[in-house]
Order: sequence, then structure tokens, then C-alpha cells
Amino acid sequence: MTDAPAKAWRIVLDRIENDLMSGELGPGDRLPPERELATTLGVGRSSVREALRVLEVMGLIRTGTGSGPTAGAIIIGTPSGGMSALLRLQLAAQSFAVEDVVQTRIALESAVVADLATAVSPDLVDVQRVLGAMDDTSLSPEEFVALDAQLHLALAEAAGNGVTVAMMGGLRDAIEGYVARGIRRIADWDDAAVRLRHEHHRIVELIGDGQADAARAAVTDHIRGYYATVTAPTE
Amino acid sequence: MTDAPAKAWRIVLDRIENDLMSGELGPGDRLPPERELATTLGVGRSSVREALRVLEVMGLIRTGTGSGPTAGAIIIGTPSGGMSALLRLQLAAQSFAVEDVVQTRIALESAVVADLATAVSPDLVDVQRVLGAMDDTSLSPEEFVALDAQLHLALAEAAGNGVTVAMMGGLRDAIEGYVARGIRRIADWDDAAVRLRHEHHRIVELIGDGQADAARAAVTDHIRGYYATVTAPTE
DNA sequence: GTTTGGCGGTGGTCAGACCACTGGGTAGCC
DNA sequence: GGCTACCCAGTGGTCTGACCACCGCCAAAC
Repeated sequence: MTDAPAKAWRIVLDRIENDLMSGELGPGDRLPPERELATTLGVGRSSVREALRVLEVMGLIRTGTGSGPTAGAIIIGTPSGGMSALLRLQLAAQSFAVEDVVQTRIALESAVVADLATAVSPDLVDVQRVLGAMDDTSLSPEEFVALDAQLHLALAEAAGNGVTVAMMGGLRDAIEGYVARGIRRIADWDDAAVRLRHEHHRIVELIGDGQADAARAAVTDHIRGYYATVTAPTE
Repeated sequence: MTDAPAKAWRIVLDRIENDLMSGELGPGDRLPPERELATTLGVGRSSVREALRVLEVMGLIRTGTGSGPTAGAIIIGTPSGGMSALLRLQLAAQSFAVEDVVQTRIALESAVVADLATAVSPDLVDVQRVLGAMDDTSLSPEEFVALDAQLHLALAEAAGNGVTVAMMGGLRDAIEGYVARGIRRIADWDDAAVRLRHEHHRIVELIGDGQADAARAAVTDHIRGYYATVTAPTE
């Protein structure tokens, strides 16, 4: 009972995790070929592939066929997709509630704007750029929503916390389906867009003025109102 | 080019995700046997297994051999492990920094205590129970740390947000290795334990008094001090 | 009635084979 | 000599078949 035989794919996963932590493997490096890993670790190639598949879905590696520098399993430097895949699946499995996702997004994003408001000289170039792009009144709802996602992500990136960026991106992606469904049901989109634009400008303004608590409150209201609009607009 | 042939394992993953979202599959249900899924979807069994492996590591299913009710792939109701596996791997891959993980934990946990402080009648039974257990001065550092993890998780659970619970648990698990390493280097553990106990009691007290902002500040200082202690204690 | 053995179904793993794709080297042509 | 087209080796992607370990169930034996 004590010496439960480790599953073959877990051996592979543990080995790769160890090599990552020890620095033997790092961003940009290429993993050994699947067949070589299999013989090295004494497992079958299918077990190696199961482990690599996990790493791929989690966004840690990118696999490519053929030969040359783009082929093989390559460790990705900037993570993306892993968090959204996880959250999306757990949301689908009814492990998570949409309301909880929204609430968590508020918690993270209010912390982001509070951080930015108290920062000495935050780099808001990207934020300002997206903010300006959203002032275009000829945008379609879909374009507007896409820019909105960019704006919120730019705020997180300005705060410089990679974990928060990944989590916020994941949370948003996970409920993207709900948002897209709700957008189409909004009767007077223009009114909503005007309000959202105003709130965005105000939040950025509060950040610039260093009013952390006000920015926190503003972003909380903004996100809550946003989801309230898209989830139950046409009762 | 436009109709890139979907990878076989992605077909399986998408199908299962769809069945989850449509309600065809739910917590407690059993997935069809691997061989049946393979023939149904027109893919090989190995591709099915790659998809199931992803779901297993993400904490969505539990697989069991043999026959009977415990055999097969069963959808898990309460997620656990998926978030910590993801964060741990991305931390190992140097995609995330420890400092960012700590900061994100502060953001989430301060929101939790603020929520609890403003809640009408929060259920703090579990919190109080763990809090009492930690007053035992004969606890070993390892036991103390384990209870500390329980306490913080109990706070998140009291707030009733499943997403936050999963994220906080994952964040903590991901840096567990760093904490365990630091614990052993603390010279005067008793002093540190006394301080941590005091801070815990104060945080819970502030929650009971409904002082959201003070609780937020207290938990921020508490977590930051905790990691400062275990990461650089013996300079 | 109790025990025990076999049986069927499940995941776990491996080995081998074939395909698609890519890059580079080489043979052939101009 | 230079250019082009082709072939080849290496990689991931997939399928097939086989075997094993495990477990519950049930029938046969006691």
C-alpha cells in the first residue's frame, strides 16, 4: 500500500516539473523528442504524450511538427490560455458559479486599480491607447467588447503582476460565452456603450489622481453593472 | 488553411466540455468507457486518453480501475488540485514570480475578509475551530503551518465564493515548497508563532466587529509579514 | 447458507506502424 | 558556378492491437 506504483504519465510530468524547477529547463528551451523521453524514463511513448498534452493545455509548451527550430515541444515564456481553459472547464462542470467568477474578478481588478493609484509613476501608455480607441462611436458591439477586454487586461499588465494578469484574463475568457450571448440582447447598445466609456475614463482618471479607494469603488461598480447589463437586460 | 483539421484529442475535449455545459454531464456522472468514447467520436483510444488525462490533472474527473460504482471516469463535484497544479507548473516554468503570487493572494484574501466583515451573519464556526486549535503551544512548526493553511481556507469558504477558495488554495499550494523550506530556517519559531496567533485573532476580531478596512489592512500585513519571515529569516 | 472461483468490464500501459509536416542537403540541370 | 527540384531524416499526430491489474458480481462447489 505504501509503495503505490507511480503512474507512468505522472513520472513524466514530475520529471519535467523537476527539470523546470531546477533550471535545467527554461522558457524557450526544447524538450527532448517524445521517443527519446520515453526510452530515457522507461515508459511508453503514449504515456509521454499524455503528460505533454497536459502541459500543452495548461499553456506551458507549444508543440510543432516537422523539423527545424519551430518543431518539437517548446517551453513557452509567457503563459496564456491555461488559466482560461481551467476556469472554463470548471465553470462548465458546474464547479464554479458565474456570480463567483464575477465577484473574484472584482476582487482582483479593484486591487489592481488601487495598486496603480498608489504607484509612483505607473505606465499607462497601453491603457490610454485602448481608452482612446474605444471612443470611436462607430465600433460594433463585438469590437467594443474586444477592446474592453484589452483595456482591463492592460490595466492588470500595468500593475506588473503576471499572476493577476493570467487570472483576470482567465476569468474573463471563462465567461466570455455568457457575455457574448448577453450582448446580442441589449436593446439600446449605444446607451450602454456611452455609460461604459464614461466609467472607463473615470476609473483611469481616479488612478491618475491617486485616489485608490475611489478607483476601487468605481471599478467595482463598473464590473458589477457590466455583468448586470449583459446577463439580464431584456426581462 | 481555413479548415485546419481539429486535433483528435481536442475533439474529445470539446465534446466533453459541450456535454458539461449542456447539462448532459454533471457532477457525479460517469463518463462513457474510453473504448466507447473512441468509437463514438471516431478517434483512437489514445486520443481519448490524452483528453481524459487533461481533465484528470485539472481536477475535473477521477479515474478508477476495476468495476462497480467507483470504476471509470467520474466527474468530481468539488474541484481541487487543478488550480494548484496549474500554478505550481507555471511557477516552476518561471512564468510566474513568487512575489506576484504573494501579492495576488493578498488581493484575494483581503477581499475575503472585507466581504466577511460586511456580511450580515457570516458562518465562522470552522474559522473559530481552527483558530482555537492553533492556540495549542505544543504544535510543531509543520502542524502549525498546516493549520494555518486550514484557517485561511476556512475564511475563504466562509465567504462562500468557490472560485476564490480554489484560487487561494492553489496559490498557497503552489508556493508551499518555498514556505516549507523557509520554516526550517526560522531561529526562534516560538516568537513567530506567537505573533502569527495574535494576528489571526485580531483579523477574526475585526471581522466580527464589521471593520472591513481594518481587517483588510490587517490581513495584508499578516500575509506580507508571513512571507517576509519565511523567505529571508536568517540573514 | 457460506465460501470460492471464474468472468466480464474497466482503466493503465506498451509496442509497432503509418501519416503529415518541415527543413536541409544533395543531385541534377542550366 | 549557380540555381532548382527532389529526396530524406526527424519530429509530432494518430491509430491499432495486445496485454495486464483491478474490482464487483454471480454461479458453482462445499
